[in-house]
Amino acid sequence: MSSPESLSRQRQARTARGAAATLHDVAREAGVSLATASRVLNGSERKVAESFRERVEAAAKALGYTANVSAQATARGTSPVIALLVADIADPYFGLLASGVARGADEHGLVVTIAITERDPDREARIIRALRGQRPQGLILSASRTDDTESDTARELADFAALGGRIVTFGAGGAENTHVEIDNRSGAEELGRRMAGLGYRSAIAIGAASGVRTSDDRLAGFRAGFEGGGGALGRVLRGDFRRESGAELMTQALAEDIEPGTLVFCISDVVAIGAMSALRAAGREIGTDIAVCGFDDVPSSIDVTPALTTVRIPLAEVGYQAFRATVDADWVQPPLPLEVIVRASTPGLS
Amino acid sequence: MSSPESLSRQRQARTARGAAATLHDVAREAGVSLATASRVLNGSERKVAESFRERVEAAAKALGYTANVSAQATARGTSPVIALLVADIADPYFGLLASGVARGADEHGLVVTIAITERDPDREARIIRALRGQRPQGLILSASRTDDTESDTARELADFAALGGRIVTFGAGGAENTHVEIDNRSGAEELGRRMAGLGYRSAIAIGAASGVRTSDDRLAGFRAGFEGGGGALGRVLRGDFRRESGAELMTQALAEDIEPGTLVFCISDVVAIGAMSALRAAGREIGTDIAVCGFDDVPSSIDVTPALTTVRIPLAEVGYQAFRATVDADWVQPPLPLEVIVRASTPGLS
DNA sequence: CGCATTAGCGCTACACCAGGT
DNA sequence: CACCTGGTGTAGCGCTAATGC
Repeated sequence: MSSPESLSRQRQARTARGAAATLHDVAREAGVSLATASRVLNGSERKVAESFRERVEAAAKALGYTANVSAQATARGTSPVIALLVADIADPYFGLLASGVARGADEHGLVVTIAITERDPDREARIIRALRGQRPQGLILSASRTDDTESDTARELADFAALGGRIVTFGAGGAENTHVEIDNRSGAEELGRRMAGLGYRSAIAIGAASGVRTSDDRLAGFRAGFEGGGGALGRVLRGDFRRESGAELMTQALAEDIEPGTLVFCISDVVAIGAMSALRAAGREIGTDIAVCGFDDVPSSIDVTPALTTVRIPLAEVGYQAFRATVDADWVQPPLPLEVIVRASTPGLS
Repeated sequence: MSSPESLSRQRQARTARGAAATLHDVAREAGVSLATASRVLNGSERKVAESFRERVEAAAKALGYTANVSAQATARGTSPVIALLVADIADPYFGLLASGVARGADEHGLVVTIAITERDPDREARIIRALRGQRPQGLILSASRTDDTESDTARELADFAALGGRIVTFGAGGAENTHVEIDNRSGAEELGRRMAGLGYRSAIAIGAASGVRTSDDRLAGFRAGFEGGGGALGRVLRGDFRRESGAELMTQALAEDIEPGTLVFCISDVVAIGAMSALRAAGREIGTDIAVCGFDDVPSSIDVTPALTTVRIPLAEVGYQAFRATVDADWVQPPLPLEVIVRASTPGLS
């Protein structure tokens, strides 16, 4: 149809590069119009006669046609991506969450793009801004969030929301955001209660910086439960959510001497595992001497020795629900029950 | 400027939805042409007078403009995404790898989209096909690969490559693919040698299905090193790369009785950790009774008790290099040394 | 009714041109 | 008058969806 010299330079370049068949090519090959080809391959409602449909499908197969998602996105004004922002994808907490998100996305034929904040607020704000360029249908944000509404992140989120994208966060629900509620506070409270019930009377805690929502909730919950049960929560050490933080803070606490029979509550399993390594290094026996408990129930909590007492969060399910929340306007959160799991790291005081 | 009725219906819809400012808006606001605005905000080589540049930047900021990536991608004919295909993002091996990829992508201003194969070959092929639609600059493939060149996956990869995208795999280098070489074979050989040097004379192995490249290499390397050092590798049990596989196979092996002093080589730490849990459940003592070693040096290998002897792979660096390979045509692989790390799970036979 | 025609989507990159050497 | 430099105009990119026939 089109003479060679009518090919634009741009198209020639692309052709040289590898020649993805375009819808145009398919339509020509099938001898139908662009619109018809579009309708049978990507389009929807309107029906096309069987004979045409077959011809188009055959042509598409013959040419190895795959629709260009970017072009569809510009034409449709909406792109089939959902963005996931996590602090650290190598952390099992986020890995599990991400797997749930990915499963949901796959079911809906959406693509998930992932970005890492490395727990740096500036980076976080910058990334959200960059992500805006993709015009994703939704943004799932599971980095370290504080209640601060004056942060750069909060501003970027507002801009993002103004653009029409849905934002899903965990716990902290801002004005524009849907949020998936993980009942950290109650879970921790139940854990505290159970630990008190096991006979522990004295505890210290290893948390993240004050103002970090998840940490604050867990700490407050634990305190309420543990003290309600007759225990006393002493020092609260503050670091972050990394294993090293747990190890360092524990070492530090150990330097000031900790009595046998003390319970160490860590805001996450990863932190608890770090603390355990410090205890081991210091020659203390975990369990009988110093008890440790964590939060999340990441897979390795069952593989450390002694196995770690913790609160199970159905992380993959949480991720899946977060995904649902981004695509479904009338999504309502199903119950996401947390469950205290007592293991050998808190054998109890008899 | 433009009268209301000149707005297309499509644009009206978008506007109602949330009105992302377009380049057009910015240009009008700044009183410059579209081309000039494009050059200062996203464009390239050609320079723009300072006064114009300032006006455009001010307008962009005032309107909260962010370039529409999809539109840029269609216009440029190339999209700034690299796709990462892993078996299971919740597995620490892939998590670490992904973090390296993400770091590289971030440095280059690229987006990484992630997809999960769940170790299902059909899924894998389907996903690669879907990913094609995004026209990513590169595809990093770290799912379970066999040497099979007749698989659906191989066919999809060929189609993908024909389109001009770079493909990076690990270990198995196909015709079209760049690959990042992880010297599993040598690493395992060295491990085998060291274990023999520790006095072990009898070992069993827990691997994945025959034909899975990574597993085969590690198994063969270990056999060579261990037998070369005077040991004898007995049964080789076959499952997959999951923790449960290690646990099941170990339980199975235990049922047939295993002598004290036997070494269990597992193709990955995750599998080894599964095996350890089975050993513990069976009341066997790990280390002094039955020794265990793994491969990868995932973070938890240091947190299990006894700590796991393994071969360290610089996983994040491997991911980073894989990224480099996708974007840089003359990338050459730097050395990625593996290192045997002997820990308490193989105390040695005296 | 069932197809073809075509005007966009937001952006880039070419072609072109005004004014100063 | 060639030749810069630094603007503007506009034809695409591949696709969708409203309208025409």
